[in-house]
Amino acid sequence: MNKRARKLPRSFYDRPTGLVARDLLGKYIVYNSPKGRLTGRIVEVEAYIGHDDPACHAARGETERNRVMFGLPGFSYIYFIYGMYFCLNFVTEKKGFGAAVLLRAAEPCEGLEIMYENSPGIKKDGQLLNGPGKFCRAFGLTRQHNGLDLTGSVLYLENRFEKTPRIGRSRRIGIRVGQDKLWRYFDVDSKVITKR
DNA sequence: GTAGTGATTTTCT
DNA sequence: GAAAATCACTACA
Repeated sequence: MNKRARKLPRSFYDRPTGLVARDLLGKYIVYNSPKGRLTGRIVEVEAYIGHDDPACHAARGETERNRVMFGLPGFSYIYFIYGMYFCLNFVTEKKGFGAAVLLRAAEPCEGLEIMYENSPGIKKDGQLLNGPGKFCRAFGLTRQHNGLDLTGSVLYLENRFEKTPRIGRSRRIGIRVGQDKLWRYFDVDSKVITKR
């Protein structure tokens, strides 16, 4: 493992959600799955910010499903969508404030064999993690992984101190409300960004 | 190459 | 009962 790699501390997540989203680009997600170690370089995220954001699950108050978004920052929020897919988020900001960053795409780094095994039909590396639903499928993440502590040893993010990528921003994808916000951030030079 | 639509189930109204 | 932070497949240009 890279000696310079450092796990992101809870203070990283305990900041304004837009800043956290932008800073996540170029960082690495690490998941020590039952089958082996999986890692990917984050290249696309979206911010979902509580009461200001009609597209955010937390906008209409706390419910059973979005409970962890209102908890401490630095936890995982995984929800089930469209009857077949899961999406992974990182909870941000203080306890009581419902906000999170959705992980949309990453470049696969370690554990490629496991990702292919989890993703029937995928043939190219660039197609493994280029979408929130596909990312969770390749990593084998399900509702069981909702509410994990990202400062623990199972699922966490790493800073490998690479050069900050060129960052682009746009409207968010796949939502029907709140489209006026430019809260999607991505690495302009990456080839695995969600298609428009 | 783009556009349209079906799959499938949880969650909230 | 309708909508949902998606994806893959089909049709057509």
